[in-house]
Amino acid sequence: MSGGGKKVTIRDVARRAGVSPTSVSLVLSGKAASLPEATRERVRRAAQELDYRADLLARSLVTRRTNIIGIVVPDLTNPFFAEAVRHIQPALAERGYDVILCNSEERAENDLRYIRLLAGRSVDGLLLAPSAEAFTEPYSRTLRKLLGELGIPYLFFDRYFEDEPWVAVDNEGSSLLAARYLMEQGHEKIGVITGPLSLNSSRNRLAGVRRAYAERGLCLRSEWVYEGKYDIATGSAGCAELLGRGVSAVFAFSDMQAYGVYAGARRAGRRISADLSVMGFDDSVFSSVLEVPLTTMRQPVRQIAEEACRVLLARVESGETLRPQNFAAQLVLGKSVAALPHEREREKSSQ
Amino acid sequence: MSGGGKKVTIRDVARRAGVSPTSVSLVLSGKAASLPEATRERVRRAAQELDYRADLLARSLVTRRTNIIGIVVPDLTNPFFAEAVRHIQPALAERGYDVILCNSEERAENDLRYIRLLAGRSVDGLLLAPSAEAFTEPYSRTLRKLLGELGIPYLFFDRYFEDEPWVAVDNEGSSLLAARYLMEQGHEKIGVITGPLSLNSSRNRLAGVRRAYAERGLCLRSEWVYEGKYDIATGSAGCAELLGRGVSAVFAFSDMQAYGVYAGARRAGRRISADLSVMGFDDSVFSSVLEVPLTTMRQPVRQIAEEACRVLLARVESGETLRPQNFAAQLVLGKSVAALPHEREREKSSQ
DNA sequence: TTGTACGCGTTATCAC
DNA sequence: GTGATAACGCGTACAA
Repeated sequence: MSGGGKKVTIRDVARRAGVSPTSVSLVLSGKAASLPEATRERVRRAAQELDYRADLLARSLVTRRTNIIGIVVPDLTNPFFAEAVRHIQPALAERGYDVILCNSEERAENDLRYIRLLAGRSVDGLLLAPSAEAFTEPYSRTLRKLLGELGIPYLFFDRYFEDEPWVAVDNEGSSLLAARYLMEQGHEKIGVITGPLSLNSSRNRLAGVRRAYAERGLCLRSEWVYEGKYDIATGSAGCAELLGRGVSAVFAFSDMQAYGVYAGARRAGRRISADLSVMGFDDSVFSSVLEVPLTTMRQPVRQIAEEACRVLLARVESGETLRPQNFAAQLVLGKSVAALPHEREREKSSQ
Repeated sequence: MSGGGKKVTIRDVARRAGVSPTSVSLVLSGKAASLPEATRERVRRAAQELDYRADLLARSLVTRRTNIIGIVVPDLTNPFFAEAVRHIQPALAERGYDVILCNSEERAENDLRYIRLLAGRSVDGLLLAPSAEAFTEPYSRTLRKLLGELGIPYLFFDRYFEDEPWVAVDNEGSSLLAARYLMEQGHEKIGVITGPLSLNSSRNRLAGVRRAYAERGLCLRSEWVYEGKYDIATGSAGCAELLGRGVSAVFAFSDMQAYGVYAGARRAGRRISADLSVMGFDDSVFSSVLEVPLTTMRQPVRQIAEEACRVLLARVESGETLRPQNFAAQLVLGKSVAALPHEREREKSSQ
């Protein structure tokens, strides 16, 4: 009936089935290879009838495994992380793991606090996308020291230290593609709104842009680079700044920032595409509903999420460190990037 | 050093401090009122030096409390829920609770599965926003039966059964305000894109619209009501349908749907505001970056989240059922609602 | 203040 | 080989 019926223990089942608790344990965990089928069946029936469910706490206390993975993300309201968590959670559930989710709100103190807290809960593994702040001193050192001491398998995703295990998109390659595309459309003055440069996701994306410039024998001017924060606000701010520096296109390192660029451009009386081309990064769902759909680099969030789970669980379950696969982002054409006039003419005349 | 140093038990501390494990337990949990300060200090120092941390599993096993709250949301990529979780998590953390988060992906089977799973983990409480499907038979009955049997304190938020404890925005009142506003702008043919009508959030919002009509002696025609799903896709679909029925405005019951309306209107060659007024519900961050900022009803997500935590924890910790406070949404003026011409004239002539 | 039993599965040991 | 018995993990509650 109701009221959380008294818990059924393994001994109740044993009594009912007329065997010892030990046998019940073995049968129910599938390790009773040696027991006669008759016994196993009796145990299973008894367990079924009593609606027995093992107390996970008790089990964990002895096995020292909780089947819980702790996740720390910097900002749940960023669609990229929401989407990532959305894929990670079922991927882990499928393999018998639950998720304790923590949102650091981009504060390194929270990263540390939550990691300690998760460790206190004896999670089996950690999936980390720390705050940008956590990649600066002294947090960075503290974080790595802490992880070393805890002895809990961990994996960074999206944001990472080069020398620690991680899974993320191929940042440099992806932004190289993006920048090349902009240049193919005739843009040679491309403003860049980066994320925090403490993140090598940002640094690597920036490197990709530089490479694209280099390929054409050009150089990215430093006044065309604006360091933002992967959010809408810095997108707007960056846009305002870059517009004054004569860029014909803006490459925002996240779609959130690109949305900010839209707002900033409007405020400045510039039309997206016609007056200012915009490239994003992520392909969040909202990009397609904008009046001028955003041209952006789609991150294969689901693959990244699933790969992260795979790699982390390999470490958790067998201690092996898989070399994670690399993921390329894919160019999604919206209408926010226009070909520059003279480029169109060049194309025409070369036909 | 590194490598997850061997765990320090309460007995280690006791040995070090030269007292009994029991005393250590008492001191560290602050219940050692009677012990001499000297002893307490010794214990604390010993604990500090050994870096003792109680094993939460062992503690939970005996106290039967885990200090974990399970949350089930239907769609993490919906900004409303992402935002809600973002506020809930720290509110609970502040009071010593962690969160296991589950995302049902709008599938009732997952709701049930996750609730069982959370119960298996002996969570102290459940915060539920079930899938729309879960409010239909046979899921609905199963869900309530399950909750009754588990005996775990629970609280519904945003989506709820009238006769169960819940916290949510004042749906009817809020949509009444929204509809009134539209009518004040001269709209008397208002298309409505609802969420699933199995949710009384949707039904109540619809009731609010009907009341607004009634206040003017009018009646909401049934062909102006389109039942959607709180997502972008049904927003577009609903828009397409409603446009053919001569509405001058569309009231979408979520901003996501409103975004879909923007896309649908564009596809149909209608301009937002000029050709079609749009009202949303939620005030998601993206609404302000749209080329035509969305006029929408802002849900006080943070208050709702914090109130939900407060009410649930009251049930968890002292078994009392607080009567939750009511939350009104607030009209946020964008530019997506235009005054109808004849209305403007009326205003002019009445001056 | 402290000894001791307890919570509940699991694992190692031991007898049939 | 088949199954029972006992100890264990670790913090807490209650009696002493």
